Amino acid sequence: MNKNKKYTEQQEKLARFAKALGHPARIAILDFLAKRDTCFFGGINDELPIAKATVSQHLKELKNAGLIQGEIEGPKVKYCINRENWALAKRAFGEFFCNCQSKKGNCC
Amino acid sequence: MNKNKKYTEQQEKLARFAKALGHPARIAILDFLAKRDTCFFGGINDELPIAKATVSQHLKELKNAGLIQGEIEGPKVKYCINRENWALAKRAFGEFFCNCQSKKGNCC
DNA sequence: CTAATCGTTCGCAAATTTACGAACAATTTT
DNA sequence: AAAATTGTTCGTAAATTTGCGAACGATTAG
Repeated sequence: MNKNKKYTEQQEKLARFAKALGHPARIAILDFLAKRDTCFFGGINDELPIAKATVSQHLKELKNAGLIQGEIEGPKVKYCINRENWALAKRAFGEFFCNCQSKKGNCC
Repeated sequence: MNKNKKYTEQQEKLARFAKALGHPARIAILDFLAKRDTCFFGGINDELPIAKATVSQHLKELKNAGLIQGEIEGPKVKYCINRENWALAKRAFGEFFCNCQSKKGNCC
């Protein structure tokens, strides 16, 4: 093994975002939330073919990744996209995909 | 449970790409390959803090996701970005992140 | 106060992921 | 032909992920 090499912070960060996006249920949640300003848990749950306990777990992961945030409102919980981190993720993926060069120049 | 809802093909596709990007070693491999036209296994292995068996596994996953391709050349194996699928992934992420709307309009 | 609603957490099972060294096949060098 | 190089595959262990139902706490409705 080599192995004083390490991953960069940027690589770790992008991988964390990507991992959070690496399940169709979480993509579906984000697709859904991205189309509106907010949504209660129930509304999200109704969109998914999985048990509410599992939906709750996926929401927790998205929250840990910083891509969404939740707020208690009466007996319900209101979720929304975290637009600041959304922008960070968008930028990180954008830069990643634009680093691809070839003999003929940049792919972008 | 609901649950005649299903994930769309687009959601499944994006999740597959994201999952492939969901590990810093694979990001590092792609970062590295994206900067050159091709690279042998050994060159990639030298960049990573993990055993060659593990590097080989990560390369296999990236190949399965369609993001890279390998070609045997003498006793060595030459890897490169699969630029066609790279462009597809780039587009899929771009569209995903641009679907985010708010009261103030599109985030993009 | 009691019952119903809402969503999280717990506990568990099954599947997948990550990692490694050893063994291996294929090629090249000596 | 024998030895060295290259990278994959095998077998295994540990950790993580995904999924569910049941139980739970918090709030609201009756």
